[in-house]
Amino acid sequence: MSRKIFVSAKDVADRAGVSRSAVSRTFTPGASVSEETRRKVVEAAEALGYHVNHLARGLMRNESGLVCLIVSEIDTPYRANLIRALSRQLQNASKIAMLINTDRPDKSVDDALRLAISYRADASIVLSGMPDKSITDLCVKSGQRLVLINRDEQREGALMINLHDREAARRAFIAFHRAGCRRFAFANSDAGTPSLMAREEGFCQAAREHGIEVVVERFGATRYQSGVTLAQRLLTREARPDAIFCANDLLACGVMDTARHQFKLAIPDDLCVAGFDDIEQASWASYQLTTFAQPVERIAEEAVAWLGQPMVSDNSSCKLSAELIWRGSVRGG
Amino acid sequence: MSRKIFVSAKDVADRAGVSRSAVSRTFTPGASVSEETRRKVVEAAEALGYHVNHLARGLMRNESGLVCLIVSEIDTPYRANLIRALSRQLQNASKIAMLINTDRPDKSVDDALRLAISYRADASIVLSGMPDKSITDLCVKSGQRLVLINRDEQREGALMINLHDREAARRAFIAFHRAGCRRFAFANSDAGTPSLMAREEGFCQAAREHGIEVVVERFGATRYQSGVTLAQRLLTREARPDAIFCANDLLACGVMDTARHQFKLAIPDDLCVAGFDDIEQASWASYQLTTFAQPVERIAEEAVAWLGQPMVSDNSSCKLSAELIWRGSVRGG
DNA sequence: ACGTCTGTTGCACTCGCTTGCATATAGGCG
DNA sequence: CGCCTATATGCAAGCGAGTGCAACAGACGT
Repeated sequence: MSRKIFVSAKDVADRAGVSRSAVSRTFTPGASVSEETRRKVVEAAEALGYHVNHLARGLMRNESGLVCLIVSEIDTPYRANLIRALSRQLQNASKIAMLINTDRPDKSVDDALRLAISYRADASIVLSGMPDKSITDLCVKSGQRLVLINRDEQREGALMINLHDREAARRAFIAFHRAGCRRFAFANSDAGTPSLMAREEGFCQAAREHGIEVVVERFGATRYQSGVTLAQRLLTREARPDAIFCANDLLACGVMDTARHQFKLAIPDDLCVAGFDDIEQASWASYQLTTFAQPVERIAEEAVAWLGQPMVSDNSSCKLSAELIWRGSVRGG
Repeated sequence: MSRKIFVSAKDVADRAGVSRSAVSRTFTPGASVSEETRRKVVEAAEALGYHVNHLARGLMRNESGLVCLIVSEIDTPYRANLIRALSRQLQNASKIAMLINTDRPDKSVDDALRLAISYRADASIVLSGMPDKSITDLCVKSGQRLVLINRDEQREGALMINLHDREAARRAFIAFHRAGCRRFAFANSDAGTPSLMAREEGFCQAAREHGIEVVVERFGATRYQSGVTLAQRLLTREARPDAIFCANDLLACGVMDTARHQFKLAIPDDLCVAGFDDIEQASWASYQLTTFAQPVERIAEEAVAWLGQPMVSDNSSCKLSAELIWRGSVRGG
């Protein structure tokens, strides 16, 4: 335990020949300080390398400036993207992101929220998993804001941000149908996340309305490797699908690579593929994946804007649309 | 500003019928509390939903438990990976990661470190950019630990973690040479980061020792799109290279896609490509990229371990090797 | 019974900062 | 010149926790 020696407001006050309050006021926007005093304080602060202690300030103001990002699989393109957008926008709102990794099952989302409470975070943004009701209630009761992204369960006092997954999936079906596809498949992970299930249901529903049955396969996490397995299962079927809608782009990449390299299929001639998220790789020349873009910046914007608004007791919700990005993995367009 | 109502140690003390100190001691490992008192306190805390206020604790102990991660381009696979590893290992050491995004040039690394000081972060880990000496000195003087990853400039009291970039690049050359390549190129970004330059120099140096000159092209950021441009420049040269070593995998992906789709070259038959980082995409079937793996977990491990050790005044350094991962983008192997 | 030692407990001070309140100073006006 | 108002400043009381110190209780040895 090294002894940290930070310079405090008292040190600055002594050097500037003013009271501690004057220093405090100098660094509090809107407080009443004369130009002369402010100058002296700033000068002394500069010389001493003084920085307001946000811990102490947070203690007094009951507002830490910390916002908790609760997320697993940070290294996944879509997640990383969202984290970047959120951290940037939070910084613009002079808040700062605390990152809590919930990859390990024992470090659950509940623990993460407990930690958020311990640090008196102004808000928590949940990108992965679903916390227990008892703990979210405690958060809200403590006055902490709660944002759930693509989580879909109701929570008192929280903001839920969701996409029109069903509608997007419906549009995907129509695109495939127009492209002349006949045998449809949906490649999903077995995670059972609400948004993933909504995409599946929307796709199947739309097909059913056209009197068409969809082959659904579910396996593993929403990652490339699962896409490989899913493709192997789907493409060895007797009636080989000629259209696969994947629950997300990572799966789609795995499906495409497997279709091409293992099954020697041409895309989009032998097989049409579409995905969801519009991760960077979707635009790479090897994939040219038709997909639905998550409005990452909009999501972050909505979340941060809501944090700035006064608290309301009932739960708010925000539904955004995913834009269809046409690329070469589906015929026509 | 909503009124937050957190339950404090006083509330717990009242309910448990003990003094506030007793509550404090119950949650301080190693403090002297009787079994009976502890039981009463824990019970009351549970009932009230009490959580120690880490802000206040940090204020007293002068140790916030916060570690600042300073990084730009979080959405890049290698960075995202490193952040995941770091945040996980920090959590294991019961520290918590504050994420500071330095994408915007006006929010520079210096500002980020200032913020770290304000929050009395126990340490800062710099993954991007290079802070000014005056500010790192202030950090160290304040007792804050400083870790620089792949940054290569000396800073008093900081830990520098670097890779044997030169040696890796040398091995890349040898691999190409053994594969029978004749015309060598190096595709770099124009960022001029020390580690990128070290790779370039190592590669060129090794070639020179074999009496071979390397064509070096530098452009843009270390991203896919730059790889596309670099490939276009390199592959339209009169003496078209038959081996390209890319400063990182993202560039390599761009180079490979462009070589294949735009120039109709077969890899590795017409062109050998190697990269650096071993991002997930490198193992995808479309790329099968031979590359050097950054020991991400090791880096995180070293950083976190160093934070646990007592402070020493001079700067420590840690050099790790990047393992060569053989895949299909280079002949032989 | 007395002294001593060990283990618990509470008081009160401290960390660095914000802020309500009282006071001091300057400026404007009749 | 006196009065009122507006702005500036300092004092001191917190915010929620950790911890040295002294008081105290109980166990033990002689």
